[in-house]
Amino acid sequence: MAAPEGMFVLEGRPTAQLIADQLRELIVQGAFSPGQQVNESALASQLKTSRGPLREALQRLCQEGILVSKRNRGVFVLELSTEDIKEIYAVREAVELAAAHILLDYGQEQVADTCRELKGIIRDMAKQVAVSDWQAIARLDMQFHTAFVSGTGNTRLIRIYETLAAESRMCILSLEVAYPRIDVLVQEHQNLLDLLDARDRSGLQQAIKGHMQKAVQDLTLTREPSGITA
Amino acid sequence: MAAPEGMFVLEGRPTAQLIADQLRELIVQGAFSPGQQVNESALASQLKTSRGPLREALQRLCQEGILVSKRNRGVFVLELSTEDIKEIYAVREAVELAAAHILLDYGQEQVADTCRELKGIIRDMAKQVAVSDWQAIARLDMQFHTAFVSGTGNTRLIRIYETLAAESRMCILSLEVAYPRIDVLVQEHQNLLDLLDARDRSGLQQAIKGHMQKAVQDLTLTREPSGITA
DNA sequence: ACATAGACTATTGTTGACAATCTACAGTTC
DNA sequence: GAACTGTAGATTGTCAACAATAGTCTATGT
Repeated sequence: MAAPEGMFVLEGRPTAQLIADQLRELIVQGAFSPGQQVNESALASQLKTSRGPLREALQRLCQEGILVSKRNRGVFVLELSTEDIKEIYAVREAVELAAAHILLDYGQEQVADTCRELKGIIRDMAKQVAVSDWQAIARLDMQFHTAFVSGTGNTRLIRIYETLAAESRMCILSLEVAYPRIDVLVQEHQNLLDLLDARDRSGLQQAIKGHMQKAVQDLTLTREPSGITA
Repeated sequence: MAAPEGMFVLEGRPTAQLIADQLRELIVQGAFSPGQQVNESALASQLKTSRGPLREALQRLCQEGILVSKRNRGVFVLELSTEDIKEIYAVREAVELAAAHILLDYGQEQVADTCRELKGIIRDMAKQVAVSDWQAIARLDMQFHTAFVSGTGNTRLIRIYETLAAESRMCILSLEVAYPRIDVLVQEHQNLLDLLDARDRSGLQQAIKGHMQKAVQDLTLTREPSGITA
C-alpha cells in the first residue's frame, strides 16, 4: 500500500536531531557569541524541552565542531582562529573539487537539474545584493555551494559539506561584513556555473581553488592586518 | 602553572565520547551484525552505565553514520549496500588526494615524520600478513591511511577520515576475507609511501585513485558476481 | 599585602521512574 | 480461510531529582 501523496509521517526524525537543527541555525545566525557557554537548563526551558534531549542535540553539534565540550565544564560556542579558517576552506576545496569531478563524470542531462538550481540561487543572490541583506547573502552563498555538492548525490559528501557550510557561516558571521567585493560575488558564482555547464573540467577546478583562496584571504586579512603567514 | 609533563587529567574527555569510542570499536570488530537493533537498556548495563550517557554515545555514532536511528524504533547497525561502498571510497579518494597535495606543499623534513610512521605500519603489516591475521591486517590497513591523512595536521580532515575509516572497516568486515591479493597489499602501500617520499605529485595522485578503484572492485565483486554497473 | 586554605554556588553528569509509541499476536467477523 | 481490529508486551522517548565537580569568593595566617 503506497502512502498517499503529500502525506508524510509526523516528525519521522529523532527529536535530538530536530533540536540540533534548530540550535545550529541559531548559532550560525549569531544568537550566541563565540566562546560563550551554553547553559543546558536555560536552553532546555527556552526550547520547551528537557535537558535529556537537549544534551543529545548538543552532543551532535559538538561532533560537528561548532560547539566544544569540556568535561564538568559544559559546552561552549566555537571560537574560530585563523588556523580554523584555513582548515575549513582547505577541506571545502577538497570536497568541492571532488564534487566537480563526480558531476563531470555524469552525463550532461544529469547535471542539468543542478545547473538550473544553481541558476535560481544566483538570481536570488543578485536580488539580495541589490538590497544589501548580508544575512541573506551569506545564506545564499552557502546554499549555492551546498547545492553544487548535493548534485553528486553522494550522501556522505553532502553530510560532510553541510557541516563545513555551518562553520563557514560562522566564519563570515564572526567578522561581520566580510564581503569586500559585493559586485564580484555574483559574477564569481556565475562563472562557476558557466564552467560546470560548459563541462570545462580544468577550468572549473582552477576556479574552485581560486574562489577558496580568495575567501581565506578576505577572512584572514580582516583579522590579522598584515598577515602573519607562518 | 603548567601541568607536569606526563601527567594528564583523569578522563578529561566527556563520558559519552569514551563510550562512543568503545562502542565503535565493538561494532567495527563485528560484535553486532548489520541491521541488528541495539538495545539501550541491555547495552547500558553491559557497559556499566546508565541509559542517559549511552544514548548520547549512540547519537554520536548515528551522526558518524555507522548506526541509523528511527524514531520510536531505536538504533540499528548500518547495513552497507554496494552504493554505500562506492560512496565511502569516493569520499576517501577525495580526502586522501587533498591530503597528498597538502603534504607535498610542506617541506621534505615536515613529511619525514609521517613517512617514518608509515614505514613502521607497513613493517607491522608484513608481519601480520605472514601470520594471516585478517583482523590485524584490516586494522593496520586503515591505520596506514589514517596516519597518512594525520600528517596534514588538518584536524577537520582527520576527523572526517576517522569516520570513513570506521565505515571502511565495516565494509571489509561485512564480507569476511575480502583481501584477494595479500601479496600485493604490502607492496601497494609501500608504493604509496615511496611516491610520497619521492615527492612525485602526479604519481601519488594516480596511485591513490588506483588504490581506491581496486578496493571498490574487490568489495563489490564479491557481492554482485557479475557487476550490475548502472 | 600576598598567598593559601576553606567553604559556597552554579552548573554539569548521572540515575531511575514514568509516559508514549510501535510490533506482534490473538480473537473475531465476513 | 482471509482480513481486520483490539490487546499485550517490549522498547524507546522524556522528565525531574540527586550527586559530583569546577570555579569563585572570603577569611585567615604569615
